[in-house]
Amino acid sequence: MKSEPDVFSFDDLKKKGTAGWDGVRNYQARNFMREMRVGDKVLFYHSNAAPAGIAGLAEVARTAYPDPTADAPGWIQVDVRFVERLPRFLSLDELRGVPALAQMRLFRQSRLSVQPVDAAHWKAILALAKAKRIP
DNA sequence: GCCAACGTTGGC
DNA sequence: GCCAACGTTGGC
Repeated sequence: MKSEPDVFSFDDLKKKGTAGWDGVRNYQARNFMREMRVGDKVLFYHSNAAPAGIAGLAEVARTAYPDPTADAPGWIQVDVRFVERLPRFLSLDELRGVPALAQMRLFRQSRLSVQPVDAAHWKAILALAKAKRIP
């Protein structure tokens, strides 16, 4: 799930504990949120940031319910709970260079703010976060 | 701040 | 249903 850190950062989620993921106004992203279940793990991605990348882990705390910030019905949000910071920040630039992640939606649908992560990609990302960056 | 990519809107 | 215009997103 992507958020602009200037608006709502991973640190903000850490402070708040749990937050409503409001403001999604894209049908595809909305449909993915609808499928989320409590306990589903989430990669918290900082978009429109320098650098952009994955900051940490969160999880779904509440399934889809109406987004009160929407001016039309039909838009929904889920609640997301802080889980943990990754051992290190994974920049988009670094992610791009990992062959195991080449097929990630993130690169092909760069504007989609909520997207599923394949189990294999998930594993590779967590392993990467624990590993030292290869210079 | 710029610009490319892409989603949405609206005229036909 | 097509497509041009337009608005937004997101990387840099």
